[in-house]
Amino acid sequence: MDPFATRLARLAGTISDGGIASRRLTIGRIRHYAPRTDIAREGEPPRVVRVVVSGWACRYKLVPDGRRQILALLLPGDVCDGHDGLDEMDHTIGALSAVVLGEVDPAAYTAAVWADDRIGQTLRRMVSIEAAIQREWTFNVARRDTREGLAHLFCELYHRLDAIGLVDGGGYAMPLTQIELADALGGTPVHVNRILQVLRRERLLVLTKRRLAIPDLRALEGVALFDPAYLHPYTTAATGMAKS
Amino acid sequence: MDPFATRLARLAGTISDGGIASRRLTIGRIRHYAPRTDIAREGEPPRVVRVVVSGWACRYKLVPDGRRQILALLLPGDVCDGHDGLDEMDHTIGALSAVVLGEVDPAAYTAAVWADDRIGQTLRRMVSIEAAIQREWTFNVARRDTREGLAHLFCELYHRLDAIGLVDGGGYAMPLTQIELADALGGTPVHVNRILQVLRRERLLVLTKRRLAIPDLRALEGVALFDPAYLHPYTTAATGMAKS
DNA sequence: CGCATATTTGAATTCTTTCAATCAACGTGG
DNA sequence: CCACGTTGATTGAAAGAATTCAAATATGCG
Repeated sequence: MDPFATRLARLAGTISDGGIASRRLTIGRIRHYAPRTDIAREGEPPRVVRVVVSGWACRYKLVPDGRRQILALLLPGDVCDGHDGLDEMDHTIGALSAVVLGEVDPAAYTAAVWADDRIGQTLRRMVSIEAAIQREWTFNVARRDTREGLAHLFCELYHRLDAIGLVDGGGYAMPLTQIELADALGGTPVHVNRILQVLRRERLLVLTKRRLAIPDLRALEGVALFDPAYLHPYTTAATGMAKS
Repeated sequence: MDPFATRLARLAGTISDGGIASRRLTIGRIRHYAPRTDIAREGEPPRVVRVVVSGWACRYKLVPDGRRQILALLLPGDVCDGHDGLDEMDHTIGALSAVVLGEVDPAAYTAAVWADDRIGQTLRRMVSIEAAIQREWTFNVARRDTREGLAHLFCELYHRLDAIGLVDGGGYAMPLTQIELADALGGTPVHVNRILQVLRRERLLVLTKRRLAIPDLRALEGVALFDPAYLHPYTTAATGMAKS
């Protein structure tokens, strides 16, 4: 089962049977994107509902003078866009790694929501969780310094990836460059580099070759002021399956 | 008609007849809150759907050491919470000014969504717009300096308030203190104070006695790098009525 | 009038950025 | 297989932006 269906099913609380999702909300066309390419651009009308099947994507905004901010990371199972009736994209969606996307036909999407309210309910919950994450990011860039912010980002990723089975051995594949980390944290690559060294020296993380290991998650959560409550349903519905 | 119904009706595109909203989605109990009091706290389960009838509220987060960040401003017509199936609040909702809230019974809410899909559609759009605003805030605190950020905040408020008829004479009532502005921008009151003086010296705004006047909106939008696209439906559906 | 809250100012400190340059890793073509 | 070009990581030093702390002024409300 694809990650989107998995997440849907888990959020809906029907983990056992393979889920309502796979029966009623099927992914149509599959698309592949190369790293660092745009998937959908600011200003375009959203045409289809897209979900991440594999790889990492992001939402970002750019201003003419070059400043860029990554607003959200889209991991396998996340919904990229659509289903909201807005006229045009207010941000760009880009691939960070090689990305595989599934496209859901809007009509099928709407039909599924109407056919079974659990789907609608679950999608609504998914949107709410993304909103909660967005709020936490706002807090992260606004009120945490770079050390706390980096720590927080890595903790969030740990939990989100754990929920979809992408954590192993206390670590995970982390494809972001330091430039992209800076873009996500609202800082500069140089400073991110320095703070990363601090975190390494403190033995709070081991980051090599696009893989991040967290020796002591509780400790890292401590410096990050991390409270997983804001992505609760994301995580809790998955406990008990996370290590499967 | 109350602001919530007005916004619903406008977003739904049924401005003329008073709207689908007032018929099917009626506000039940009305509640009043004093300035600087909490309306709902982080950790509580959301019980009812609340909409702002008058006054300004906000979403905020607080960490133990005292750092606080205002994540969103809730103006008349905005939905505070609920309708998302999440187990507990991940942030606190507080009144900034004296606030009047309308409570919609969750059952009535759900019933209304099912009775007329235009309502569901419109509420979904409302949620999407709030998400877009949240993303813009993330960008605002991350990539704009305090001068640009303040300018951007005031431009956003101008457009949002204009859409609900709360702008007059090129300005609006702006109840936030400099402390609260700092809390919203991710800065400090001292710095906000100094930058406010810069903006005044540049004649970009006149701020006295909780009222903000913007002599030249285009100029302010220029320094803010403000592009109203991100709250489009919020605004566009209202053009033609804004000055009524 | 007087307390409580909000605004304003100055000066020192701290955190980040900027600019420049070096080093390392990786993939390609010769 | 190695030179070379590109991208990402790392380092140093100086400049800049924002914060902190403290104190003085206003302002508003009872």
